[in-house]
Amino acid sequence: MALRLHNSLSRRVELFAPADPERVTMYLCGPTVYSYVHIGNARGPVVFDVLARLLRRTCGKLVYARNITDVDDKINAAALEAGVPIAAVAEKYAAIYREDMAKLGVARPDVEPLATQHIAAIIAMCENLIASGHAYAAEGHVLFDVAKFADYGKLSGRSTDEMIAGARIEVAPYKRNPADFVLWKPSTPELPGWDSPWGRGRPGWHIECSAMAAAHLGDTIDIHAGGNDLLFPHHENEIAQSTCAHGGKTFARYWLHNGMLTFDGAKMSKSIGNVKQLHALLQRYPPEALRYALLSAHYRQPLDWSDALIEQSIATLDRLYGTLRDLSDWNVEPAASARDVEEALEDDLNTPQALAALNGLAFEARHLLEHEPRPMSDTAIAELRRIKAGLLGCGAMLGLLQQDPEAWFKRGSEHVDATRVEELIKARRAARAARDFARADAIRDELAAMGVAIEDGKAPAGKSRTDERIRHPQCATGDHRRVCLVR
RNA sequence: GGCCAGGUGGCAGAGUGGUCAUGCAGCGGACUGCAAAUCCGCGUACGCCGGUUCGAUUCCGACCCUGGCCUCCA
Repeated sequence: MALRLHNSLSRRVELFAPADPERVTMYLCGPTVYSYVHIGNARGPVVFDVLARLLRRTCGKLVYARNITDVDDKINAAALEAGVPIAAVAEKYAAIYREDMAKLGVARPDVEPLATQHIAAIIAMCENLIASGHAYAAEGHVLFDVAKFADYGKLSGRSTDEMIAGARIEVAPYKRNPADFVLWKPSTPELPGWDSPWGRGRPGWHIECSAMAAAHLGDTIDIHAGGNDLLFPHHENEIAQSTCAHGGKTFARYWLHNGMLTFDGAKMSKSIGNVKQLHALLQRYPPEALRYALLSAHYRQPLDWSDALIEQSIATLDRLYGTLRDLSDWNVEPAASARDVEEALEDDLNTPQALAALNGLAFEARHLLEHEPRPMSDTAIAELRRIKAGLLGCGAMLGLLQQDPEAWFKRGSEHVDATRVEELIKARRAARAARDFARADAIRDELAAMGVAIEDGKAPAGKSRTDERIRHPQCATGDHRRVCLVR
């Protein structure tokens, strides 16, 4: 393996060498479960799912943790408003999150820690930091003393002076330094809280990740990933807490940051209101198309989300699955390795290039199917089998093309009135026989509006191409017609 | 204001010091039915101005523009 990854710490692409090749560790900042997430929130999970797949293929063992933040001011507010305990809010949205991630083909991480189950570890970490002089307690709060950590600002490239000068937040009076951040804060009686040496309170956001990463992955982890909007202050603070709590040990060796999804040219975010809810999109579009769209740009670049992007992804997948369907006569084992796709992914997860390679394979297959004389030679058949295995193998690396082609084309077909479809197909057939093509086309359009696509087979006479590949799925009742349900 | 990314053909989006991304859309052609699907072919794309070079979209410098972070945020 020669995996190269962009490390935000050095701001360059580096060769990835895990500290222990037999146990690679990766942490991704997960969601705060107070509401539905938007499609932008899915980019990191999807992209780093591809990385996890790659690491699992090439390393001895991967331990991948993605946390769930289940205590937070936003959850508290939502729970207070609904008049339910925070756990009710958190559990509801965590369940939806897991379900939606599964639909996107995101494999469950090995560990999915909850912040509320690590309160003791968080308190211990605070005590540890106070004891070592890196943090202090003040008015029920525990604050990290940034002046005590010389490397503070190293990841984000900021100096503490700048941060003080540029601070836009109101400085709390109990802070020694304006840049000091909260590790623990007091809770009022109506808010959730846990007893601590500093009174009843709750953890600050940043320390949750530090505590959970340490609990499940160790003091030093190989890869820490997240959105680039978390680079400062969240990740900077994680480094400060973890490094100081672990006697100066490196916290994360490689920092990976994905770019933001934009919509109408601006970062998709709830505060602006330009969000597309993942849950809603999943009900409207094939989940795999959303995944394809998320992988269509390099993960560090911004990606502008639009309906056109989704439609384009659907069209491309139609073509890819169409190719696989045309190859369905051959059963093959997915290729263990598809070199050009693997190489693209090893080059800092160049998914656009990997997708290009995938499309290239599909093209090869269609080209052969179109031009090979029939009956096909053994060489040609062997080639097609190789291509199919490659498509399935590459697809597996990207989390694409893993369903049965018929399933892809029949998506949403459960809402279609099959009897009506049969009638229309027969009527269209009659119209074609009578050479009333205007009517035949009108019926095809009507079927298309219902989500049913018809592809006629090729004329059997004369040509080298034959109709041996034509399928007759549920709605088709004969001869040279291929009928499939789409959407 | 500080820090950091980026400006590629109608759109999305890779990449490279000197043939080719890829996808979607479009346009010709084949096949069909004047359709769909598929195949074949097509488009002188790299923000602007200088510099280095035999040669720059790719390297260097200036400029213009866009986005992100600096506050919760994937």
